[in-house]
Amino acid sequence: MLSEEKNDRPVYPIRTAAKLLNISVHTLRMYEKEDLIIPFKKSTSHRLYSKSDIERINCIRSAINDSKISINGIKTIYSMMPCWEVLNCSKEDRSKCAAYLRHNSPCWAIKGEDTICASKDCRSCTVYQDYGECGSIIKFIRKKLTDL
Amino acid sequence: MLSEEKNDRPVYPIRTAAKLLNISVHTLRMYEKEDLIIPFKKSTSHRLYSKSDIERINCIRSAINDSKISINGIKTIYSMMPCWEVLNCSKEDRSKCAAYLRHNSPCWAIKGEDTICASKDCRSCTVYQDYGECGSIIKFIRKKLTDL
DNA sequence: AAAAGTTGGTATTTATAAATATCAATTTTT
DNA sequence: AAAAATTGATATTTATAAATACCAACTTTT
Repeated sequence: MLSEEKNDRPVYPIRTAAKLLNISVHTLRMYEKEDLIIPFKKSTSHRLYSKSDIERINCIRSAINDSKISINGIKTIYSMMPCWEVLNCSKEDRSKCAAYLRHNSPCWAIKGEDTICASKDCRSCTVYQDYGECGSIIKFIRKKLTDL
Repeated sequence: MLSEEKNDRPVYPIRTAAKLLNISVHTLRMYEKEDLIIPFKKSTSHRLYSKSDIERINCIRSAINDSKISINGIKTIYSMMPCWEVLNCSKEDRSKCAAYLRHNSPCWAIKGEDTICASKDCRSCTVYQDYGECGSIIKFIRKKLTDL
């Protein structure tokens, strides 16, 4: 609990995060613009990154550099995550939700306006937090279908 | 029925297929080497393509050129197809099957040796035939989880 | 209030995925 | 048996995704 909290605490300013990841500041902003990550934002518009953020971005880097999956490929894979199952959306909610029928962007990029997600902070949502790792999404689907 | 049979009939030699798709012969071979497609092979090693093959390859081209998903991205998305659900594999079969735990290649590229797939011709398998289209996989998963 | 860092933007560079060209050997067709 | 097409393989080119560099305006820190 406590240690997880620590991992989620936004502590690194963008320059420090970039150094930890061995990439440029601009690349971090690009990932954000592409909806791969949601850094914490202070009262002003300055970004802060947590240990979990760094891990997540390392996964993204590995997908790009080792697995040779393009950014749009990663977005499409993210878009396959059945968020509605995790959040137990009602059939009504689903029918209203743009994220339910999407197939290009992660749910946090296109969440429906009338759904239970609308007012949520996606950064602290389990769908965003626990399924950023490459491979965790298919694991979720496999388990869900097997336990069926 | 009859018309579907016609669409599946391997009739175009590689040069004709390439012309229909407006790509080079070598690109077609590359897609095959990357396990995106399984063309029909005559007694010798010559390839033949069907109308369905052409459609499938058009989908792949659209994913690459329009959606900007890399070939490895497409392979990863194919690998997320729950083939074991379509084929109703037993728990025993699943536990033996490399395709069940994969996350890089489509099932037809790594089917398990001891499974019901082992001796099958993947080209004529519903998993290969019906889920080559971009977006059909997430549709399958969504439906399966919703009907749950 | 001066120094250090961040912002968003455009323009440029780099790395490499995707596609093409070329080849001799083999197969098919006529 | 000659002509046309396909095979696999390597080497090369092209297109573009991903990353970098640079900028003036703004924010934070000391």
